[in-house]
Amino acid sequence: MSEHILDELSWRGLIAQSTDLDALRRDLDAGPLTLYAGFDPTAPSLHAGNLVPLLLLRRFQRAGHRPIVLAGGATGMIGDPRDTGERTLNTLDVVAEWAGRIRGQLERFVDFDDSPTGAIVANNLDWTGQLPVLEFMRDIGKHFSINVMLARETVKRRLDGDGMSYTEFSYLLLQSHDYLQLSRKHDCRLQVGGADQWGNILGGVDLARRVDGTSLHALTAPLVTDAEGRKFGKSTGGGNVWLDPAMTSPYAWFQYFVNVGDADVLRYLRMFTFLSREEIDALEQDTQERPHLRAAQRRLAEEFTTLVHGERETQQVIAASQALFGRGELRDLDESTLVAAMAEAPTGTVRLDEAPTIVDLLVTSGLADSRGAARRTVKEGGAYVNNAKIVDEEWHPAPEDLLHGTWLVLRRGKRNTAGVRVQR
RNA sequence: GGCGGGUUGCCCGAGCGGCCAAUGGGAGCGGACUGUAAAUCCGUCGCGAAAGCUACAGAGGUUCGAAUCCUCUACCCGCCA
Repeated sequence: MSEHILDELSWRGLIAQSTDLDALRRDLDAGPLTLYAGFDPTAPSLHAGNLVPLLLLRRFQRAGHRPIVLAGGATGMIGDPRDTGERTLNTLDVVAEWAGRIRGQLERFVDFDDSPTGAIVANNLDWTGQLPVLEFMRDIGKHFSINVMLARETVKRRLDGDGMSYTEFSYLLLQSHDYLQLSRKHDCRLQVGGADQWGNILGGVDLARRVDGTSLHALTAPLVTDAEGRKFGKSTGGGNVWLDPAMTSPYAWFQYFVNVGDADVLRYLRMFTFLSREEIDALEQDTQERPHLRAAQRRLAEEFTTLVHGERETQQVIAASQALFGRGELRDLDESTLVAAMAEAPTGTVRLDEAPTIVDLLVTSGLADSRGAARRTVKEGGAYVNNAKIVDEEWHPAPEDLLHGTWLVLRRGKRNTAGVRVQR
């Protein structure tokens, strides 16, 4: 008998808040339990942070339960209130488009089959889109106390700040309604999510108890932050790390996780991988005894990239990373490895007869935002071509600088690399 | 509907009609140190080689000259009805 799912979630640090855990354990032991997590289309792609609840679904499915992945086609049109202020409403077309993309991403993380644990995909627009407003207000709204809603942390903060529209204020009702619907349609008995969803989930628990007299469970995972308190998956430039390879390349994704700090890496391994306790303990020891090897970071990046982008892509990214960070003699790389590496990193194309300078190269490769920034980089001593530092702004490549007659490997600073294809 | 307040660079936030491309902080970026880590220190941070150009919600106006004054528009906030 393997470890109980709840015990596993516990040592992985994935339980922040929950309703009665003993009752949940009993229900889980009684047979396949149906659970869900919702994902609102607030962007064209899921980001790294979304993977916490998504992987929770996957863990439960592996433990013999049935996950429902919910795309928030309806809730995404309203917007969950956040502390920073009122959201701008997206058009129906945009929300629908994003919901479709996100749904496609969601489907990759759970298994579909005819068994009792086969996953279900749902979209809350299906039961909310045509819902008559009067019916909604009478049947659902009546069960919500404004007093309680006003006491919620997010609402309080918003009222102290820029205020909040009725639209966002009513978000809680929609999500609560979702849980009620799923409990009716699919006998869904557990909703999981990030800790910030606790209030929304409880709303559904309360609603179902009042309306149907059913007892539902709620379970949240901690909001993942790094040792500095920054939100997980927010990185360089403040932007998100996205699942969509067109928005965050697999190479960039891999690099992001290779660069995780020691203080965070073990926690991430527990939360984001399916490695066993023993494997993680061994990596912990490595980190303590041989921190410079960064074994835990490498493993995290490898596992996580495989999970999201697949085995094949991951091998290519690893090869590229080794080639580009090797600091070795790039001329020794065989052409196919080099070309593969270049394909993973940002690239640009120039013509040799136009005598592009180092400044031109930095800009066309995308390593610098402007010529001014590129010149600054050279001045600051952060520009490299084929791992050799370039200090002259007027430097331009000679035919013998081209690797395999075609390529230049550019680097800005220690870890930003790009390739330039040179046409002669 | 009435009255009042607000809208500044990635974010927060200062800004006297000329000395404002715009104080300060954060983020970011480069360097040193290291381990493609953290912390720390140093530098940098609209575009342009430069002349100069584009910028302070949008559109007009006053002025030799406006982010700073006036008018209108949009959006946000507060109080009153």
